[in-house]
Amino acid sequence: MANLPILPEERHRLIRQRLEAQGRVLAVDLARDLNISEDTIRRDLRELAALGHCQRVYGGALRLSPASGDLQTRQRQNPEGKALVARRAVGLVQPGQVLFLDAGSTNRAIAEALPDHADLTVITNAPDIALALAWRPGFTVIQVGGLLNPSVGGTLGARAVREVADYAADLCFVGVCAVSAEAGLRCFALEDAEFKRAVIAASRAVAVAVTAEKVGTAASFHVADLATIDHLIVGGDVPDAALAPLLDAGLAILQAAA
Amino acid sequence: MANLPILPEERHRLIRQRLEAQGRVLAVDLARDLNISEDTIRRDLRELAALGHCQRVYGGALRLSPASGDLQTRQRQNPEGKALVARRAVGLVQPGQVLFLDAGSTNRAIAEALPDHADLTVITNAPDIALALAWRPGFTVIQVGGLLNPSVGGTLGARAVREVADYAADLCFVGVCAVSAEAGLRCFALEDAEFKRAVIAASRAVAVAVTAEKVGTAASFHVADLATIDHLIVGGDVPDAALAPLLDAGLAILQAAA
DNA sequence: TTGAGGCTTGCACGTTTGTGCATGTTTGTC
DNA sequence: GACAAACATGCACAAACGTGCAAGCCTCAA
Repeated sequence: MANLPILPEERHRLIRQRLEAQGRVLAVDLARDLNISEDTIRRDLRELAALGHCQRVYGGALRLSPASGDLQTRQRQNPEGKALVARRAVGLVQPGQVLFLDAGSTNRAIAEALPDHADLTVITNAPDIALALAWRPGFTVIQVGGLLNPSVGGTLGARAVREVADYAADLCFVGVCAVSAEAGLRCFALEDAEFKRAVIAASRAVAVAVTAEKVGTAASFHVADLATIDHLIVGGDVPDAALAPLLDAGLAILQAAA
Repeated sequence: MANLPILPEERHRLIRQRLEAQGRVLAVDLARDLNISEDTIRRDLRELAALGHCQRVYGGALRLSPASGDLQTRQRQNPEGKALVARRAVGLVQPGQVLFLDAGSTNRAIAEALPDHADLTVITNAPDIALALAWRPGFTVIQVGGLLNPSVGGTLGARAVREVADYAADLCFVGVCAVSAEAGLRCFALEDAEFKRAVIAASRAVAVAVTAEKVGTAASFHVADLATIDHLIVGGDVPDAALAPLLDAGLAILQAAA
């Protein structure tokens, strides 16, 4: 299968795809997978870096972070943890499904972990998630319109809520700022909470993915009770003590590998 | 079976078919399969690329737009020229106005050139423009929802058109792929043209900003006549000969510094 | 019928581009 | 400080390329 000729330009696109999807590429891997010498790969990476498409590093290349304020800083916090949770979360996704992806850095990680060529339709209120998926093979992307909230990184408000009601998803991933057995799902802004409720109402199944630091904490605004959730995905580094009350509440929990 | 003559037009259609089906074509393969010299194939591919039907690459050609890389690529092309045009264009903007910014790399440059703290409301169908402005001081950003078109880099289609009709802008910047006195404003995709028309209809004034390479050229789909435009901003490097027919058409033209 | 003019095509030529290998250097790690 | 991996660079070769030119074909008018 290997020996069909691959055009240089195709190779560049493929490398950029992989960069976008995985955040990084290794020269050795690319050389092996594309059946081409490492020299050529290195030349490619140098070129792509010169064009501003990636950051060249020793051993391969990294995706450059998209510039967007607040969200960007959150994106930088604990990316490995988010990637682990994300990998566990995408296990819930079936080919051909319609998904809803709420704004947020963990959901961004989930978007990146979604498989190509799975004929997925992704509805999202987050422009960065929409952009990240738009060009990937096998994705149909629907952007929810409305007023863009800079600190949340997605559209919110009456218009966005109304638009969400027009859609119906098989599964939604709702980003939350805090989860606890006592207070349920919570977030930091009223409009954000309203929007998430609309998303939940428009979805057949509800999944929530959170990293360890959010478990057992609270925030100002109530989004939904735990009973609403079908799947809770948590980081592998959540202590059993923090998990116990959630298990007691009758929740099925998927825990990412530590 | 080979020796019946194939008309050039037939050949072009066949190449485009193959491009559509497989995403790419190799010059050698086409030459062998069509029993014709590689020279002729290369000429064909050059022609098709000039008409915007494919991207010519070393070794063959690729289908356009499977990657948003396209947008990113366009972003990298002639950024200085775009910045100059953009700086001239923002001179049209008054504090407190509601602007519409269409998707496109030149409009992205305009977004970046807009002044902070000017209490501007920007409506856009392009997630990247929305993200770029969202966190900046003095901006209210409204994202137009709908199906995200990866090659255009913005939402298009019936939903987007309907949403645009809900808004009213003081001024819109419409991105076009080609401008000429004979053919008016044109672009490469039908849905894109429809959307731009909706934007124009929802705006009190219409501005079009283009870099030099687009002046005097044509593209497949008609957007609007020149008479629709209130302001045309062009690069400083447009030759007078190319500008003359537009001036003859009675258009007021703002030319960026060379 | 004939010949001029336009168009397409294939060939020959020199040029450019992509690739792998060999070389010596830099970088990261133990 | 020692070692291997990753690297940049120069070189050679083949493939792909653009261009000019001439042959073949068609149309149209004389």
